[in-house]
Amino acid sequence: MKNKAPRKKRAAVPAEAVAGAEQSAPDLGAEAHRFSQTRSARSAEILEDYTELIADLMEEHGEARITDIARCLGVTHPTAAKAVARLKREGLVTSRPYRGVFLTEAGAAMAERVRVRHRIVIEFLKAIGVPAEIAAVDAEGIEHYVSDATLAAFSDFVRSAPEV
Amino acid sequence: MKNKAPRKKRAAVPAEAVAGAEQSAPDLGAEAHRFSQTRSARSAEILEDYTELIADLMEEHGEARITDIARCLGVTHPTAAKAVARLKREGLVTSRPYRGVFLTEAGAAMAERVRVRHRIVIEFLKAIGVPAEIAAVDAEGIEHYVSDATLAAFSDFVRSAPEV
DNA sequence: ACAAAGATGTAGCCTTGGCTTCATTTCACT
DNA sequence: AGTGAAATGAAGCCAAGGCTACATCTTTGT
Ligand SMILES: [Mn+2]
Ligand SMILES: [Mn+2]
Ligand SMILES: [Mn+2]
Ligand SMILES: [Mn+2]
Repeated sequence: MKNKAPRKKRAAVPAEAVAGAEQSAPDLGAEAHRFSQTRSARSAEILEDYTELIADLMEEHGEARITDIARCLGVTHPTAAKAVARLKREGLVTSRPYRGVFLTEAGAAMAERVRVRHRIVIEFLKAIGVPAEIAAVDAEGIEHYVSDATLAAFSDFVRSAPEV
Repeated sequence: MKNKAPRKKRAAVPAEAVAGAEQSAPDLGAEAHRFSQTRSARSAEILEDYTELIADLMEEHGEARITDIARCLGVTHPTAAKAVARLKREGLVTSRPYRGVFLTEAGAAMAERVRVRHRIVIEFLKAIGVPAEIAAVDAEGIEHYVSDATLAAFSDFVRSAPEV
């Protein structure tokens, strides 16, 4: 006796229902497309946090050291070092052995974009009544998943509702 | 000639400045704590999406098949199968070879929480003026990073601002 | 009944992001 | 100038989440 469970007809989800199937291309369905977008945002998340943090450290202390980066992020130094190696490979930072980490133009540009986003998200959360400490935590995650349209909506809201 | 770069004093970031250092415990600084929280949210992200999707498929078609899950998420079936194995390990679903996937009580509970959050985030984004399709994409990522406090703020906002 | 097609499983590869442990380099201070 | 502590690097482990390729089971239809 094995596998006696009743089995409905196959193709419970007709391919066409889920696949937008409008034209050519790999054409994932709308559903799948949504998740794909989120996945790619997720893979950029760490790069964004690092560039932002490096910019902050440079501004505050004139340099960004692996140890400081690691401490700020709450990870061990080898983890930070490995991430920096990836940033380097992707052309976002430069570094030489035993010296600090420096943003390239591309890295600085990313940092600036991320900082703006971060600020807007935090201000927005506070504006709708989220306590500052909680807003700080939530913004750290949310910031990587807001599209330009959503960011604009956030920013408009903050401007139009100065006080509560 | 090597490593001639000027080097500032060490301890650019005095440990106390970054470590909350109020009491005992591993006591990461506030900064580090923020990122830790986000990291743990990130690791739950996939579990949440799977349980939610499984619940949706069961509701719509009476069953959740690996293939359908994979297609909806836009991943290959081995990827979905591996994720289901993890869900199983974590006690969120059950499954038998060549049969579908079923939520356990814990899984169903998670799915329900996630669905509520998803709905609120989407309604909220639309309420502040984000176009529906964009809101759908952004919500897919944001939903995993909203605390209860933020969710409450979102929900309050939607209730108090029915039309625009 | 059976064969083709579709669904599922299995194995194995890659990258990322964590970690520990140990070696090496630099720096600050005596 | 010398030395000990701190910072950095390097090696290697693990889990997660992607993938491809191939094997096996189930269903559907003839
Ligand atoms: Mn962040
Ligand atoms: Mn940030
Ligand atoms: Mn999601
Ligand atoms: Mn969702």
